Amino acid sequence: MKHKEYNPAEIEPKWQEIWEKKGIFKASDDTGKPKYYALIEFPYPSGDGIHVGHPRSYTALDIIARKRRMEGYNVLYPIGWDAFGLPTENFAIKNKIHPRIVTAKNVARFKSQLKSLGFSFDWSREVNTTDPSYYKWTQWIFLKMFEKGLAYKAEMPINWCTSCKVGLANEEVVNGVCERCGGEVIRKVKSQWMLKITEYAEKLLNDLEIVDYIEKVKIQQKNWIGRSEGAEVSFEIDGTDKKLVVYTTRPDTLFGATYMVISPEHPLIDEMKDRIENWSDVVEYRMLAMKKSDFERTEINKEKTGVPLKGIMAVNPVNGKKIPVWTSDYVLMSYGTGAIMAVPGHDTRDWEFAKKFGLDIIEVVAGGDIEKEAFTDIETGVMVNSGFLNGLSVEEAKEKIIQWLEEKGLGRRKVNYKLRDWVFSRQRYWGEPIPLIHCEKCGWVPVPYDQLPVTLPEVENYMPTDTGESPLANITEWVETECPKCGGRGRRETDTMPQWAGSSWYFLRYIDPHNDNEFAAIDKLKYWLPVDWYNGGMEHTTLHLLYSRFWHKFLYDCGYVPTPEPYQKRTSHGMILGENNEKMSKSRGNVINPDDVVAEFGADAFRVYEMFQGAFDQPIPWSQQGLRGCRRFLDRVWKLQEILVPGEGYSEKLDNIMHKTIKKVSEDFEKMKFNTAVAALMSLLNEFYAAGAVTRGEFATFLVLLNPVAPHITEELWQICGYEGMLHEQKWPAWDETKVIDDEIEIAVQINGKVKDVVRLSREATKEEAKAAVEASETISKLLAGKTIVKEIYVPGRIYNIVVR
RNA sequence: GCGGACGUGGCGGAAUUGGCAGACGCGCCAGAUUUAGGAUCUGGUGGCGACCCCGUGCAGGUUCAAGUCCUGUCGUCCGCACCA
Repeated sequence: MKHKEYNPAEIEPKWQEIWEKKGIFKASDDTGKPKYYALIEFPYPSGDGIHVGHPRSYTALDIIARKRRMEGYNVLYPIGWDAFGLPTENFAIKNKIHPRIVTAKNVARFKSQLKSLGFSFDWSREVNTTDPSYYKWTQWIFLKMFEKGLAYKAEMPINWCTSCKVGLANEEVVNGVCERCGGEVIRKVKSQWMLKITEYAEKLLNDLEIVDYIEKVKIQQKNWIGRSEGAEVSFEIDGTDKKLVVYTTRPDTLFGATYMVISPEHPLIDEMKDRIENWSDVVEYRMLAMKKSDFERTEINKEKTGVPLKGIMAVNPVNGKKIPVWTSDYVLMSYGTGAIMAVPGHDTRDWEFAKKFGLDIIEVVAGGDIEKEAFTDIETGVMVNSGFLNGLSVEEAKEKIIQWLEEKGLGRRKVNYKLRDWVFSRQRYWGEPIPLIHCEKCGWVPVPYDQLPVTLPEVENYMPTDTGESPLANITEWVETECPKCGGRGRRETDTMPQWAGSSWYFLRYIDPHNDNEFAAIDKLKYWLPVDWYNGGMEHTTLHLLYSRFWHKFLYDCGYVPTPEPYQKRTSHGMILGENNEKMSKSRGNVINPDDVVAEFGADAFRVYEMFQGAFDQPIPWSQQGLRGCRRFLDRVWKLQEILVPGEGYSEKLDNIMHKTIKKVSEDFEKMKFNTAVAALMSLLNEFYAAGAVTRGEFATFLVLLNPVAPHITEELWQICGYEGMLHEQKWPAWDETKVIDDEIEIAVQINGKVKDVVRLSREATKEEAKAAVEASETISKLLAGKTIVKEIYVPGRIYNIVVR
């Protein structure tokens, strides 16, 4: 019988249309079924169209989503657009097109590209962060935070990108340059809206215990939050009533503090102006430090610099010793109290500084050689030269000194975090307007909830201003408004929100995307939350994940969402590199366009390829040959029609491998071992051809197993071969554990650990039976001639090893 | 510097609790088919002409048995980076 050729260009659009028409991937809010919420990071619709990296994540969770549906779940697998952001705005400026139009165009392109790949997204729940009906709720959440005191305005030295002319969060500065454009970043003081994420540091850290994130992600979150335990200690400034408070994780070394260092920005410098004898030196140093970019300032291996505050001495509270106070930019104003007690004997940085400037080094923990280097070991050291702490271990000394400090009122136990508050202002046009109005009488007043959203005004020019103000600042008729509280003159905030805002809660909006009265109805949230499985890139594990957890926890505390954590499970995919093993980029000329791949090989081959090529969490280089191989596999699947024979069950010969494959594929999908799952299906296919026939029952199971990876071809074959109903409605196959186990297996026979022969044995063969089988082997008996058997080891089902001398 | 991951054929990569290293795919070789190329099909494919033997970055160790465990060492990648 002659069959039609496999033609993905024909069958793929056909099935995409059928799925869409029937609405089969629409999640219902029918709470009778168990729910499953699968989530991928919604894309930023850039002008370049989708990248081959996008489908890696989307296919993976599409596999999970499709499998779950066949397992009887009500699945939510949504998609949307994280569409605010700089690249669109920059493109708009350059080409004089409104960013809204650019966005719409990019979204349309992305949408058609994603649709061509056959993902089972519920398109009816599509969201777009730039849609006023969406950002109305982004603003609403912001106002709730403002109400609770979590949003505040502060004069902050911020990271200023000299090229984008925009303030950046610490996280957007990579190696001292702008994450987006690579431009130089300097420090600039601006009044900025801040979000108090630090208030949630403890919860964000502790609740990592109750979620199922891959370990790597948890570790990165923990490091970013950076919790440390220690103490705050007050030092008196000699001859004044002023105190200098420091934070230290090593209060045990207090006797070894020989000088103090304060950050150049520390307010004490100005307070002590009259007493500082070398004021001009200090001012000069401070100016120099402020001019430095963060990059220069934090560059490692840099010679330490600093100047003493002459005339200022601090008093060590444990022994009354007077010690000098210096200022140096290795002490950061933004961490702890902006001041440290320097213990050069036991801190590497302090040691370097002391060596350079000839300051005293005292050993207070014995065990190292402080002439050569700081001794920082806290496990083995014993306290010396430390009065009442002498002889204690570091751990004991910490406890004792903290108690002593607290009793004397000189200090207290303190926990600190590296996590900083979130700079939430951007001086840009293409973002959510911050919905606040400044009134001279009333201060900052929120725009009333019933007036949300505060929409972006139409403007002629959305170029950033040279002063660094948002382009919105130039639109007088928009800026000038009434104070909602007193009716007097008010001015709108002209800063907009960062791109992270809209993505901090989008997974909630998917649950109830068309709700005009609330961001999502609580009963729906109760049904769908938490997200069961969230997959995304490692590049978002610190920022986006932390921010969205923070927003979610805030909403939880307010009673608006039912779970303390948004995502139950988080996994990450590896990057897809260019064929030359480098990151894909236009400048490297190694970009693969998914459209070309679909046109030449089909979406199914593309999907199979991306799942098969390597381990899901590892980076993989692109390989056109590998892709060709996956297409060949599908061609061979297609041609199975030619050897299809009647029989609803499995043939005796293949029964065992059928059950094995069902088990392997089912389990591998869950573990995201897609490459070995596909390999198992390829092996099964080879078995079909080796057998020369495949029964209808075997083929049906094969198609179901392959369906989540290659949905179009399998659905088409299901139809062509006249199976009942549609493939996606079928049940996920079950395997029979007793049939997975082989009754008779091959056991390797080793001599001194080296395989010499193989014998066929029952899985449960006794040692005697095994021995008999082994002795029957000619190869073995030949090799054993003249040797003395020392020992024989038999592990049923595994190995038979003969040790000889 | 700190934290994490990794190192296996010509290539991408497989290998439950330590138990036949190299599944699956690519590439390559031979054959079939074809006017030819491509495509397809069949067989082969870690090294060595063959046996022996040697083989999971390198050097040791534990074990009847090590890619897997332990010690040391080299290299690559990722994250953080003066956080007191």
